Amino acid sequence: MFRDGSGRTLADYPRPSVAVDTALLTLDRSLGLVVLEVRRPTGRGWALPGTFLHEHERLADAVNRSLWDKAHIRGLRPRQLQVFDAPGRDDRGWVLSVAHIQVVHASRLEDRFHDSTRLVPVTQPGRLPFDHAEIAKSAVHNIRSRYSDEPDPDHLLGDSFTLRELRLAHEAVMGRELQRDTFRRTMEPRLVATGETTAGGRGRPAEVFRRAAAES
Amino acid sequence: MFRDGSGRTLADYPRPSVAVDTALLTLDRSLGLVVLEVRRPTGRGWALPGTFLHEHERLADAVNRSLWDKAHIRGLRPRQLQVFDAPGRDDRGWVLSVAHIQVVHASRLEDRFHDSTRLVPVTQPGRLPFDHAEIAKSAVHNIRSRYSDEPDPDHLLGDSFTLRELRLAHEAVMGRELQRDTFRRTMEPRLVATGETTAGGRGRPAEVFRRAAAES
DNA sequence: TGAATAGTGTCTTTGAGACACTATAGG
DNA sequence: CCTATAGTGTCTCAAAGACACTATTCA
Repeated sequence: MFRDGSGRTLADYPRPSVAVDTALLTLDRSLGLVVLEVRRPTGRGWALPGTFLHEHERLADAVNRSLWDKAHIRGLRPRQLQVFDAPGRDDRGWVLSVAHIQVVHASRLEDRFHDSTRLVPVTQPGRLPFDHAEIAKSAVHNIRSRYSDEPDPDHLLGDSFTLRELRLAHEAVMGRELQRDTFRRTMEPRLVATGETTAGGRGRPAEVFRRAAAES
Repeated sequence: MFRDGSGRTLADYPRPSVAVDTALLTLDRSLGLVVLEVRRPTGRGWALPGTFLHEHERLADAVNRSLWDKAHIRGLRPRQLQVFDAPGRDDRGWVLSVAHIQVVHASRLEDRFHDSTRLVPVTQPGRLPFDHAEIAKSAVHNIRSRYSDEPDPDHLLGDSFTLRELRLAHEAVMGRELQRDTFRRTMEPRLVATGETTAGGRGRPAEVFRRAAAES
């Protein structure tokens, strides 16, 4: 057993429980930017999906495990937001929570889980336990910051899309309308034209673009 | 004892040790932007100051405790950077580390600790154990981001200062020269003039400013 | 007076915002 | 033709960068 400078082993120190909680964001066609909530296992109401960290498990793996268990979504790459450590934040004991954000395409949410999950517009937050309201707020800030830099860093759209689709996605993320012409001039240099155009819609067909390789 | 949804108590789950590690940055008159390193208690070499979280202790309090123990600095407000959770990152066992940044005025570093501490320019990083090199790099990115927004959010300077002093601080933080005139025009609206001027130096006396109340 | 530093005028460039125009489709 | 959407020209405005000028002090 390895020892620290004081000569005691790590086992001599009390250790906190560590949880992960995740704000999973997606774009709903009608609701706009939404956050996934799941039924709380104990008691009533809804909460962000979370779980306790298992032994030697990585935080990202714990997030993936909780999202798989509670909404059957997998293969994600959550990003850390911050650690919540307020004493008394969890009445079950000494629990730290590492908040995460994960953004997914709406198609990855399976319909058959709609009894135990729901999507709530970020503009109308409900009442959430623990620090979950703060986590959701932080996640919204985070995704807005990311989308002000790049066209579609979190793949809210498919592989190809028109500038109209991209702009509508940005408007949903940002929560406000964006100017059509300025948006195009900002984004077009960061996209790759496919040479294809849309057909069948109203009005002039639109060019179809892909994400630049750097964004992939 | 409270129980979770599975009916087991929290005590049934293994828990990780949680450490805090801190990149303490300051401005050295001759070295520029520097990070504080401390002698490692076990073995040789240097590391960022850190400690294990005590029972029911807040992360910020653990940071303050480690900085008081190792460099006799206190009363600080560290900010979280990120959690490091790679398996095997610490050969003493299952240890998560919550990295922090803290920026202080150089005058708060006590000279009598210079045997067990040293200040290393961020431009010439040494070899650091664990994830400490990454923490230091993240801290530099963090302070640069903060100082691109505001005059002196971390109080690297005293209560009052000239625009020259402020610019030299920014140049040290940013690691590059800044334009004198553009810098003034950017910063002056965010400062409060005291009406005083410097005396005794070479050249025309400079106006003395204070931080705006919002920054305080 | 000359060197050194403080502070400002102003020209250029750049990018966002705003408006209006042209282009191309369906009905 | 009309309507709807795509794409572009161009004017304005604000801010940063760059250069040069004036202002005030000490030696």
